[in-house]
Amino acid sequence: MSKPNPTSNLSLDKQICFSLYSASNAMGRAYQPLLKKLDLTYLQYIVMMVLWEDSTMNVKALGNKVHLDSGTLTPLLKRLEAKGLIVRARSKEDERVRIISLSDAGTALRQQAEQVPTDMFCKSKMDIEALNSLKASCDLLLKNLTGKD
Amino acid sequence: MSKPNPTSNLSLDKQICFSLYSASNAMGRAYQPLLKKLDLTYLQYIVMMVLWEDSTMNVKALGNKVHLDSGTLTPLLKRLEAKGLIVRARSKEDERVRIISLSDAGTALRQQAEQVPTDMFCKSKMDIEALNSLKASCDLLLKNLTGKD
DNA sequence: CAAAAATGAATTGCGCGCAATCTAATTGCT
DNA sequence: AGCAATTAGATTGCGCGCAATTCATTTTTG
Repeated sequence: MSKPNPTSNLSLDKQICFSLYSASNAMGRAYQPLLKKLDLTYLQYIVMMVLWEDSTMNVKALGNKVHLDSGTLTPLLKRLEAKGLIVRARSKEDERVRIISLSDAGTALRQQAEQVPTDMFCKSKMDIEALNSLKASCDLLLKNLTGKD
Repeated sequence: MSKPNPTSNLSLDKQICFSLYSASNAMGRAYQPLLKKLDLTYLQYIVMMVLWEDSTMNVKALGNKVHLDSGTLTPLLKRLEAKGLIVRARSKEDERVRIISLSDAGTALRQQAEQVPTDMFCKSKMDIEALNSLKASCDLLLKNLTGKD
């Protein structure tokens, strides 16, 4: 009897969370060759997408959008600034607030990024219905785990 | 016209991958208080689960199971060894191979972990059908992105 | 059988994620 | 006004992930 109890909760391939985790890692790896041309990491690309939608934003608002805090964002934003893609200004009204905005180079980069979602869609080899269903499940899980949307 | 083109591919909330990424991050955060009692990180818990199923395994085989390479696993296994949960031996037949096996403490820890999946299931507030469907989609995506299962 | 190729693991370096702590500025309270 | 509480962001420290490289040990091959 060297086999473990098959009815145990602790079976790796029964773990939804492990599938989620592995898929998320694989997704990040799949993005990398596409983003290499833009010299962006996946998270940097996410942040740039937020700014392409809304070109001026403080760190708090950005953090709410991407579900991350200043511990992650501050160094990342410094790197984006070092690349010349964004500007990190201070608010005049409230000196605590950092106002992040796109530089011209950051705005221009958007064009080069247009193809990335399409390429990733092809890589996934899944149809839109399945992907939308996956997205809805992830959004629900996120909401349930964090208590906010 | 300061609003960006609404039909653009580059809209954050349309990105399936971002939902996956955020859900995976949130999942890791949700595990943490449960795993703190066991003094394990999420990945350490995953590796221990693999070993609870199959108590002796080399690094390569372990890496295939968890979809990670030695760059991630070697330092992690050293930490598990430092905690006294595993033993990192060398194969006699092939001196290159590291044979990872559970220590008594590592084996014993399994009991304390039995409740973790149940607790996470409760935290997810989702029903089993939805979670199984999410898992199936993640497994398919992983397979399609990596070319192996 | 020696040189070359392949293999398993370790190492290096960088960028996250995230908890915890810190600093500085603003707001609330009396 | 003056002090406490709150808030925004920065900092610190640790553990991943992962590409790239290195090292040592087989295995293959000319």
